[in-house]
Amino acid sequence: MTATDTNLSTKYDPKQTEAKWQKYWADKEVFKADPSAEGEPYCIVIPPPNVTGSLHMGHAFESALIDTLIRYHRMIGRNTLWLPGTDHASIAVSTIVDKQIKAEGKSREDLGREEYLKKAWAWKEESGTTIINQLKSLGVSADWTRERFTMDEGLSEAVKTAFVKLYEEGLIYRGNYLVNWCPASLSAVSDLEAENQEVDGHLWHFRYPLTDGSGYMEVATTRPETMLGDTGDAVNPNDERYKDYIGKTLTLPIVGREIPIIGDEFVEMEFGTGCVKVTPAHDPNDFEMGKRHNLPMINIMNKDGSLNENAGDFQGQDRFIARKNVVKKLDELGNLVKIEDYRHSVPYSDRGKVPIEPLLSTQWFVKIDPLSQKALGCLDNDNSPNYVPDRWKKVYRDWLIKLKDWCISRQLWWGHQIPAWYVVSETNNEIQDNTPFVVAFDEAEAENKAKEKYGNDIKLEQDPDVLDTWFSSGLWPFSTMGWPNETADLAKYYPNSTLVTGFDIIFFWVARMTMMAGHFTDKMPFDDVYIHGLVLDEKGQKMSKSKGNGIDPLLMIDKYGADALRYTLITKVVGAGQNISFDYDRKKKESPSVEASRNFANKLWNASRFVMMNLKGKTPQELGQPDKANLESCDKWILSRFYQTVKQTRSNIEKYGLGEAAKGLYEFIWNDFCDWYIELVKTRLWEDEGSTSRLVAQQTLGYVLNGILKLLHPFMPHITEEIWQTLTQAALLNPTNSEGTVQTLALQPYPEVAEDLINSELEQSFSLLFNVIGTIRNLRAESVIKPGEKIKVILQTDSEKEIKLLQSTESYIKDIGKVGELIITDSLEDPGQVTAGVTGTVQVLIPLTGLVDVDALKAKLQKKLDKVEKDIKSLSGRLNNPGFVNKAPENVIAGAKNDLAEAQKQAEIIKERLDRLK
RNA sequence: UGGGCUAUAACUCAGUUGGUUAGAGUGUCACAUUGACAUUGUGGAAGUCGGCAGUUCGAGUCUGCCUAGCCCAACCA
Repeated sequence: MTATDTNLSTKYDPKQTEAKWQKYWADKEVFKADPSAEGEPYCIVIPPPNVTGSLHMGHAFESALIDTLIRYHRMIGRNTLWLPGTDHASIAVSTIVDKQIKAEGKSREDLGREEYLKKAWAWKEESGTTIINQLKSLGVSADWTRERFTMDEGLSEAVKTAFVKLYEEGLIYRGNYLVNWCPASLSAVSDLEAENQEVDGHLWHFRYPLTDGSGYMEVATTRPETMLGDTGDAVNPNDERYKDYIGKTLTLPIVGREIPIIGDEFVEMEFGTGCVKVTPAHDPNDFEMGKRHNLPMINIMNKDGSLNENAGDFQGQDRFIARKNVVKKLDELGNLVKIEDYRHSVPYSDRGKVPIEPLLSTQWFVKIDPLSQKALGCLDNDNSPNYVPDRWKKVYRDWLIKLKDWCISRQLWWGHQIPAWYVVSETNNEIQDNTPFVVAFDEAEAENKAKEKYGNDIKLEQDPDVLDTWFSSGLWPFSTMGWPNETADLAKYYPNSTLVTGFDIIFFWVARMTMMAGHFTDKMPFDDVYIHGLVLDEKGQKMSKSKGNGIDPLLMIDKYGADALRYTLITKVVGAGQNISFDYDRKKKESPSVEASRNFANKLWNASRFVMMNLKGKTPQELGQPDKANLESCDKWILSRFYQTVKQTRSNIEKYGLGEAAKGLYEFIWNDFCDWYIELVKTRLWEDEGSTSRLVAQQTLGYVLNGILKLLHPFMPHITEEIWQTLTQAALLNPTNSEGTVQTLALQPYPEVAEDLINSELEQSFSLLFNVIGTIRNLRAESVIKPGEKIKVILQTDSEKEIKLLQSTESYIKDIGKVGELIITDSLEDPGQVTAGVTGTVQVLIPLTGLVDVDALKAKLQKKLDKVEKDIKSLSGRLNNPGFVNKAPENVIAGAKNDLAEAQKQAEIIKERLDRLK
């Protein structure tokens, strides 16, 4: 294909083009970062998608944002790295693998750890490959040579290093605490993995008899089965009703245990009976109270949610079966007072989809306070990291303040196995709560450590549990760069420039990264945190797997092209952090918005086709830049608009206004360049070969188009590369340039602003011109004059300035307005029968040969007059108001006076026209 | 219950530090189309800016209250 080829399809076909350039970029390693190269670094690491299947629209959105930022910074000369990768997602993938083996009728234990992990890795390979391919089909300019996975060798080393260090510093401890237990996945889960759901439940009221036989205390509960583990009963010490009971004891029904009545201010006197049963082993609040009053903790439950030996007759029953049976029993015993309907929220396990059970168990914890304090310090002292938009800073800060210790152990197999080895030979060759252990980087080191303490004759067993997924993702910004080794990447690209992520994982992830980074690298992991919103479906609802209302990004890419999808997602984001809704016709599987973006791509395609056809085989380089002295006014105008657009685009991107930047480009390309400039320049292109005017038009067209492609490239990388390569013949002429750089638009410098070519006065003149043309078109349409028919037009104005301007653009008006005879005058001779309109103070008159619909014309003029008179009234009212004249700034008053004068002039013109029609 | 976000044309959304005559795209209606593009062009119609009050010479924009929707957190037994 050459630039002279006029046989380019009239339709842009994204499919072939996108695949072609993706391959080109990959083959030439265009996006491979070089830490030793020049340039201030700019680095974004991907928020690693979970290997749980495929990417959804939210990922596409986030990737489009990141890639646009990355491509922009690369083009403005920053040393850029976009590091891709995926996350192992411990619980989520375990759930998937569990399901797989359950379908085969087996259990985790049947398979054994090794076989289980093989299956998990196989799944990871499949899902990871899908995800990476999806990212590639979006055209992201990531450095694939640096692709990472949270469980690959390097990152596993980082995880072990972090764990061992934190342990040695006393920031990791093992202890018996109440944790959120998911009986479905048989693992502890974090607070964040619990999701509250409103359920219709009951509030059961029971009577517990006083041991001395003097009466009863009434308690209420939503979980009757836990009463089997009650070790106390609490009332508020200020509660007059019960004050005197404190210190007495109750006899727990069914169980027969004698439990004390304690006073604790935690108890709300107004709620229920003002009397609370205390079950320290099965409720977080009771756990705290139990600790305060030294109550025993009796665990009545097994890990699978069934009751254990402490539950007496109820042993072996599932918690929900036991609930019914306990109630029944209490009823039989006469201890059931009443059952109330009660709507309350119950924490459900995010992954297991069953109610979470607070359970006492031995787990590993990270002491959070020293870590969160450091992150808080960075935020408060250095505003680091900087949140965009600002309001998320508060959310992040509040979270850091109220953080509790972080339970990091998970009773799963898929993940980073905890680097702790138990000296099981000390406790009958099994791991017990009191089994001594050593924490070490690997088994050999563990053995050495253990032998020092327990002698040579020992047996070790590694902790079977794995770490919370977020432990490894907390290290992601630096572990991906090679930490704990001091690599060139780490030196150059860390801290990262920007983290682009959704608000939903500020707690899960962002806060953990800042804490880990603060501790291990002594700085915050990124300068800025750019928070984006969610992609909602066509009804404004969150897309989710369970609702089945997701929209497949690949389907959209297939239908409209990756550029169109990217562009749609980006133009929709206006205020940062705002959710965006994706319009979609579910039946037809079509999206009007993406279609509009596809149309925009096609418009650019055809405009480029037109330009290339008219450059007559020359590239913009060959044609050279236009000589300033020869520029005609419309050339100056489009250049002014172009540089204005460069300025706005750059400034918008710099402040994360990607949507505004994208919209600005759309308007410039479609309205200014296609609708006006190309139209204005057409007749010059039909001129003879030697014509300077023609040459300057060609040069300007080539120059501006080249600039447009660069400006738009970060947003629509494929189509711009395709057109640019055709236009400039860059890769064909010379696959690499003199410095050995690959010829690609992606590595071209982004256009710079040329302030001296921005001319706002000229732009104003052109807007008058466009208004005049608009009025002519309007009058033609209303008078049913055929669009092609050349007509006579009289433009009348008293303003000398306007006359000059109109004269200078006479040929444009004739061309575009399809005007045969154009008279520009300041005199008001009666032209006979005309149709007329007004723009500013320019009167537009079109003499009519046929019949004029006088009534229609009058009505139209009258309507305009009404509007103008309303304006006059409002403006003069204001100017007559002493308050306004005295207090408003001068320029505002001057503006109002000006507007009033113009409106009065308009009114005068319209009135005169109306008079003539009488 | 607390916090946050949102409310502007039929739909999706813009609207800078208050400056008065509120914009765009989609849709809709009319007309057009043989020298880039029907994935197009030109033109038209369409809005008491959620409600009430306040500040101000002036409020879509600032303040308060209210209403509706969404999100987060706590929701206590």
